[in-house]
Amino acid sequence: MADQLSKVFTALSDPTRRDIVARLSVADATVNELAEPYDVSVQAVSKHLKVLEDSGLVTRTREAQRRPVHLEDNVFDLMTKWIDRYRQQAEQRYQRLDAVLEQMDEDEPTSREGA
Amino acid sequence: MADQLSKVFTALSDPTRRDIVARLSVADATVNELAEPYDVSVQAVSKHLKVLEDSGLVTRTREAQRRPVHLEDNVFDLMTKWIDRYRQQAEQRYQRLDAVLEQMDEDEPTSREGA
DNA sequence: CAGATAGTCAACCGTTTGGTTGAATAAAGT
DNA sequence: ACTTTATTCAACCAAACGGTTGACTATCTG
Repeated sequence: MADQLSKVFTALSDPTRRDIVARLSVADATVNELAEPYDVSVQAVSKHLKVLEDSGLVTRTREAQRRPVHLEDNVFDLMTKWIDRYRQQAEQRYQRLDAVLEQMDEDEPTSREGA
Repeated sequence: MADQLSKVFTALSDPTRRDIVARLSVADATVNELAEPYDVSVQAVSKHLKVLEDSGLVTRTREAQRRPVHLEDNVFDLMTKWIDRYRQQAEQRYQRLDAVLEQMDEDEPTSREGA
């Protein structure tokens, strides 16, 4: 339903899911391995992984009964592109504003203001 | 309640809020101005802005009856730092894996395998 | 003072979310 | 064949979300 960018941001809005991503950046892992440190059921973690999978952040393959989860680091680009775009735009705006203020100082210094 | 990183990702998980951020990257704006293009009530937009404000992405000042909304571009760093950290870790892992596979090729080329 | 303008607060509502437990499925091991 | 291991599906629940409408507050203007 929602666009991928929304899904990725939603996926990372949960601390448990961010921690899962952090751990997957070190090594692939199974659902049970991932669930172990948390104080929630394996089913809950399975749901978290579904959210991460739907967002494209992780993929799951089959390996006997196990289903190793793998981090797809390329999806990060989607976010950084969006972020950088508007950060740059905002930064440029402030630079222009600074330039305007400097220009005003040069044109009309307070020390020479008529009074 | 939640940490700032969670709040920022939550804030950007909504398309309307992302669009608001995009527009604020061009210029500051009031609540009514921001609400105009959307097909929802001003109150709904006011709520969106509260979410953005709680996340630290925007600030509001007072100017007569108006309450101009301003984008705080520095909060983007929080996200990019998090993202880059795990992206780099993941990339490094794949590079190591590639190195291991190359090494295996050198040590034991398939063409020389005993059969 | 009486509007008009700009914005928030409060109560409500349907849907989504993150969790639970219990049953089902899939593949291995014995 | 039966059991264990790994994982998902289904139904349920309380809390949060995104929206609504109506009332309230604050500021400027006639």
